[in-house]
Amino acid sequence: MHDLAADARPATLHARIRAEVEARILSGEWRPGDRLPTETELMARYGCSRMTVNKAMASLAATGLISRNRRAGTVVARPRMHVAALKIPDIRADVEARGAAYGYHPLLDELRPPCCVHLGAEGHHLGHSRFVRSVHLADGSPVLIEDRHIFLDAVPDAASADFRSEPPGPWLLGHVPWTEAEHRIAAIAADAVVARALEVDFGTPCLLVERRTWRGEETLTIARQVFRGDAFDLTARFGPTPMTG
Amino acid sequence: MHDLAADARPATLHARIRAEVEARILSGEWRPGDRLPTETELMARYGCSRMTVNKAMASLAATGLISRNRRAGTVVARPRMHVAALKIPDIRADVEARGAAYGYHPLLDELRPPCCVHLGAEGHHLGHSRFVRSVHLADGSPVLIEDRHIFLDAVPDAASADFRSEPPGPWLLGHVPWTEAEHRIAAIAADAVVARALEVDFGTPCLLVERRTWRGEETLTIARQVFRGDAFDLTARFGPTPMTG
DNA sequence: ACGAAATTAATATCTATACATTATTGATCA
DNA sequence: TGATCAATAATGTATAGATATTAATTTCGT
Repeated sequence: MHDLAADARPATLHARIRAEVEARILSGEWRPGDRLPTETELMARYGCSRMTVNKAMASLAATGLISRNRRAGTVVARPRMHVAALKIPDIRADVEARGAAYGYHPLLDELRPPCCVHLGAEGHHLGHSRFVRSVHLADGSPVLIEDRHIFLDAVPDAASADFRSEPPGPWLLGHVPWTEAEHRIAAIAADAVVARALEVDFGTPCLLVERRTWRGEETLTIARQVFRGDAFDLTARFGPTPMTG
Repeated sequence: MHDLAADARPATLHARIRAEVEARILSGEWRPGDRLPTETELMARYGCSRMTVNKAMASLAATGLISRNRRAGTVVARPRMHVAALKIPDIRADVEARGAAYGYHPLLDELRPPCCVHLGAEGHHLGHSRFVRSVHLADGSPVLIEDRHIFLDAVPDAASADFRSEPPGPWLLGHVPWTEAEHRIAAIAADAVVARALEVDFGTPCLLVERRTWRGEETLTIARQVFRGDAFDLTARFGPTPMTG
């Protein structure tokens, strides 16, 4: 349940190197921006040729987990929405791209004891969390209400982060590498709470996005976002992995 | 506008090999299932070492475009929802996963002359298309109405495909490799047409998914799908590219 | 002190070769 | 015929170099 790299350790050397480096990054031991050992160092550490190390590192770079530069060395990449697969989360950029002024207004910010978070039909038992409810505005009018749980076991830094002016979403993206995300997207009718927060009529179609993000086995965050149906739509664009080589 | 590989040909040899092989696959010259030249052949053709060829091919395999097997050789992969990035399209599997009986019922199937297809706010000028309107059912009740255009310049085989029992979506996925897709997702209120087709009240929240798929510069297909909001939601799950090595 | 030039440290690519692994093909034998 | 076993052809991994490219650092000349 908790084994980090116990998924049958890779048989080949370059795969092992890649897995071990990856594990250190995902465990948080090596954090975004940190410098990684050079190929020469790794070559000595593993007692192999540089090409083998290079293959491992190149493949990590191809997935976007690390960023490599000649002479400057290799650093842990700051997570860039994983190969830009899904464009959903950056509300601010989206609002501003339409020429509107972006606004963010936190409504609630509290620590919550371990409890059962409800997501869709299921209940999930998770640890202590910081809970932030906020509205995001375009030109002063609300377009999104967001309930976010950040689990402090997985993201201890979140306890001291300041979410009064920066929303938790971007903060997380900039600080925490993640490995998996799941989105549930649905059309719902605005209930009383949503209607009031988004200033729409009761029953208005809204877009619900529930997003859950993991790093390995650990749940990092769960967000429940309700968008004004008339004001917003999501676009996701994707293609094959870039493969910078 | 139509240049296939004119996007500044890659400087390095393995990147060039990769790009050229990729171009032949995407152009349709090498089709899913076709056998590719062996590493030895490519090595001779490009006058380079096998390792260089191997790097190019391994990277194509990592993105899922080709499939490689020892002794058996390398073949063009049949498109598998590109590294399983997005799980949206397979309605049938989704319906059946809930234990419901899946049903498909085409309403309209016609050839359309080049015209202006409206997608979102924009109009797109595209060539001859086959247009199929259909409803998809779960246990006999409609959950999705789909309008699909397939552009025959890009997918000539679609002219003769039989969509009376198989929906165009799965057919396309199984036959045509694609490189890019864009989804627009929105919450809308059911209009008269949708309300009647989906057997819901006028104004009921529905999920709209507009999907456009490309191969290189060419648009392959545009689909407009409206889901019953109460019956369906979409889930998209993704993580880093598998990287089989 | 400052800017230009040389050095150097890192990754990037490429070669030639060796051996490992695996699935197909073909040969052998009951 | 049919099962088994050996040969073979393809990819997969790894090595030890060589050279190229890039950018940070240091040195040097004014």
